Amino acid sequence: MEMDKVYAAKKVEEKWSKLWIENKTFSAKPDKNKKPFTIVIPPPNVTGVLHMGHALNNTLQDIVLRFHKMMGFNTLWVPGTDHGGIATQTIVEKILKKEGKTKFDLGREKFLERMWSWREETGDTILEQLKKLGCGLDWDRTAFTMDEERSKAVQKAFIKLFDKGLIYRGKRLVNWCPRCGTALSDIEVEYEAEKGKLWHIKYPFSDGSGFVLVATTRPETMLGDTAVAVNPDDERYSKLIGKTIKLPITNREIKIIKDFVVEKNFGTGAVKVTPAHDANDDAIAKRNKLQYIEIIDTKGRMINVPKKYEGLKVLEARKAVVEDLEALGFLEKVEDYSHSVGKCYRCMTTIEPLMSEQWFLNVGEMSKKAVEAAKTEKTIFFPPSWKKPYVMWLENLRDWCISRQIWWGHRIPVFYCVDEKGNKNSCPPIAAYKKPNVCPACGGTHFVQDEDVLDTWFSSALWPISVFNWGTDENNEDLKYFYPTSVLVTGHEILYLWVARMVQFGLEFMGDIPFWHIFLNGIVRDKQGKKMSKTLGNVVDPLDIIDKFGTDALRFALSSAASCGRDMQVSDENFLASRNFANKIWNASRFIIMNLEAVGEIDAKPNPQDLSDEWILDEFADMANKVQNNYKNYDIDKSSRELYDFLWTKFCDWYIEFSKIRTLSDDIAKKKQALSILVYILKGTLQLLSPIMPFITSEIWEILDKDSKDKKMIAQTIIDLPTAKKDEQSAAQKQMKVLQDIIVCIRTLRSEMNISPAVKIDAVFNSLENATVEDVQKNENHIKTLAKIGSIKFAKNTKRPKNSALAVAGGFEIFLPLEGLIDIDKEKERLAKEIAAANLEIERTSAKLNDDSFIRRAPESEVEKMHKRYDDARIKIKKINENLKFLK
RNA sequence: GGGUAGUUAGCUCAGCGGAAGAGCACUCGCCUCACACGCGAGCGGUCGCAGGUUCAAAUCCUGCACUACCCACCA
Repeated sequence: MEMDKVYAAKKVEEKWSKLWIENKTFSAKPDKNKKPFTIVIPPPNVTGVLHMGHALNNTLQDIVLRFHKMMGFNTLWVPGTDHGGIATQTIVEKILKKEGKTKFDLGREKFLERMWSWREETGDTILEQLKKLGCGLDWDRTAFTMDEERSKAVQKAFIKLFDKGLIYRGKRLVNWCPRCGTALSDIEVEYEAEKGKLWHIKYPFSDGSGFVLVATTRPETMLGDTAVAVNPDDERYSKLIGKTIKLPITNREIKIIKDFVVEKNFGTGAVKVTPAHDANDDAIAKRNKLQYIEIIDTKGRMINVPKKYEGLKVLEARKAVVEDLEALGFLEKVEDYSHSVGKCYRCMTTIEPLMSEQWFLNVGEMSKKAVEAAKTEKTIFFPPSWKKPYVMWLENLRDWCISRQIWWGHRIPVFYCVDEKGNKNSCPPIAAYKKPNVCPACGGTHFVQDEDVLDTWFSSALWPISVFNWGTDENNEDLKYFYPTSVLVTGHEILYLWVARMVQFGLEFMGDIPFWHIFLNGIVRDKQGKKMSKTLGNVVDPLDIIDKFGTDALRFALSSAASCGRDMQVSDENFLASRNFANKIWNASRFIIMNLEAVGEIDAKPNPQDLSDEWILDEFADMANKVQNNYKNYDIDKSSRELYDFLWTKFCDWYIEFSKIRTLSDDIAKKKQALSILVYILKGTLQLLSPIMPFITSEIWEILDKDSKDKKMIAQTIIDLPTAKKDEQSAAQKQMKVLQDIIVCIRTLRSEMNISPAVKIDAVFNSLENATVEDVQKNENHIKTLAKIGSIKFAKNTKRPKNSALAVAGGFEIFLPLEGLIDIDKEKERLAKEIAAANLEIERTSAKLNDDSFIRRAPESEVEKMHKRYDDARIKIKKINENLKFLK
């Protein structure tokens, strides 16, 4: 088998992503003999395209899934997309705008047709991209929040909640986006710091006895004021409570009232109250039974105000009101003021709080149950630090405004009884799947459906049950087997918007949590640590990265940077390093496979005969242990690093190099013996690595397995590896350390003396500790090969070779006779530096050893270690000094 | 205002009670028969600041500073 010298990612990736789909490698059915491991994908917006956030999130899910598959679980990962409510409708509205049309020009029906055709056109792009990423999704189960099955679930959930009395309709103060023309829930409002002004306005008393000063950031709302509130304990104002004020401009009369939320120290201590357009004032108004005057409509224009302001936009009205107040002498002063302003999370338009008739969901009981599930660790957070804010949010939850005045979404399944002309009768509304035939209240037969659609997050909240067809059959096998799902992998930015609601609905409708674990991944940032955004132009397209570096490189770079729950920065350098790692794996495998072909069949079981064999098997088991535990704890970054370090440093740099003594020898038996271990370690490492880098590992595995009778894709194999922790004190570990120490010391010396690797030099090893001689002598060849030594003479109290360089390592003084090769002065200099370093060590260790309390209170092993360090340094200095004397 | 996380080599980040680590960058030497997407060797850090606990602190505790994110009824 001829392998490319450089790993050709594209070729391999195309082959495997196709194979996994054609062979349905990742499809799953309930199987009572196996434990399920289930993930449902956070459904991306149908019209979306893959960005780095998706790449990270889905890579992590794929890793977790593939790992559990290889641990023997019956794994299922359900794909799907979300219709995306306002976000998607906004995109199509923008397209219409370019054509010079609005949705109203088309009308609801035609507009929805347009929406669906847009969906057909662009939908599922992202799913195709996930295939490219290598995601092991069960494609036959692909769901969409607005397909028939999911829509049934939404209707069913609504009707159940409605019949339970938890859904109600009412006119309340809501967050209104004038651009989107819809109400929003509390969490759909994003607050942004904005530089504004604080206007101080004089509110004169009706009796002409003076005025009270109020401060506001929104002077135009004074047209809707129905009170001025002060703190009950504010002595400045206590006499004024109950007094009447004559509002400037409108001359309407309002009262001064008291309310505890007013802070004495803020502003002037007197607050103008506009109940119909401010959440805070709404609360004050309810407590004090104030009148509501609506002065802003759903388009953000002034209504119910003096003629000259009517129809003005809010900001225009603000300007006009301020000018008039100033002209009338009511404006005391204007200050610059920085405060936060609510914005629509979809279009960033300033939110207008206003009174509106909406549907609300009473979430009191549901959130209590969700809090309980979190507090009792029924669902566990990874990382755990998210639990606290999550619980706090749930505990302070207000009823959820679930109706939206847009067209793209699930229409609210509520029907109103109407007369023949279409006027609503006073009969109670009916929640039903279909238009009712007869009104149970009045026997009427005419109905109209509610015009609104549901918040897109309402259907998202049902996702873990709707993908398993809860909507049509609550008792189906899939739902029973795969629910609760094993883990939800998502970003913390939708913890409240989505995760909390899935938990609430899961508990409500299934009586059980929707997932055991919540694994929250961080945000991918650019090189400067900035969030990636189109406006900043710093977006890195994962598909470009795949093109340039390969999918496995992308996946590895993301997973090694993805410390659980923390944000990460990525740049080309990360991807380059990962691509290089892929190539390293490829070439290590190529070396093994090339040699394998020369020897034919080998033993599948490793049979260690060499110190390096024992050592690498030790290290391998230790690595396998750590990697598997890290996968289980969602510490994907740790698994990545562990694998990288093992494969590159331990396996390639040390073990393969050592193994060449056998693999490159003519002794077939020796070759086979070495190869059996090389193949064993390689295969195990590939298995552990394959969740992260599925393409390259699949390809190499297939080549390694090509003569096997029982051929399987690596993704279908079970990981069954030894997982012993390594013992640093074991003979193999200790001896290996000595060998490495000696080799590195000689290499360093050569490098510093500038001796070309082509020059073989001889060495004399003079033992300082008898114990190690035999072990080292046994591994003489290892030293010779890796340190490029010609011959080694082991001696005791030997005659010092003339003019040799000296290294003290592993219990030896090592003489390298370098007559004519080295600069004596340079060697003297080098030795002087070594002495200086050793002296520092002596200083540090002796300070410890002279410390009485250290000797008395530190554990014996520590004291021993310190003694050893001290002794080693002493010997080193002694030996170097001796050698210095002999250097001419 | 409250909460959470972070502050370690030029950059990105590990380490979280017993001698400061990795990758990238940089310097030097190597096209050594798996790999120049490579090999070998180096340079580089009083681990944000100030206290405390401990024989021992980057690591635990308490303040402080700065950064990021989240939450809040900031008139």
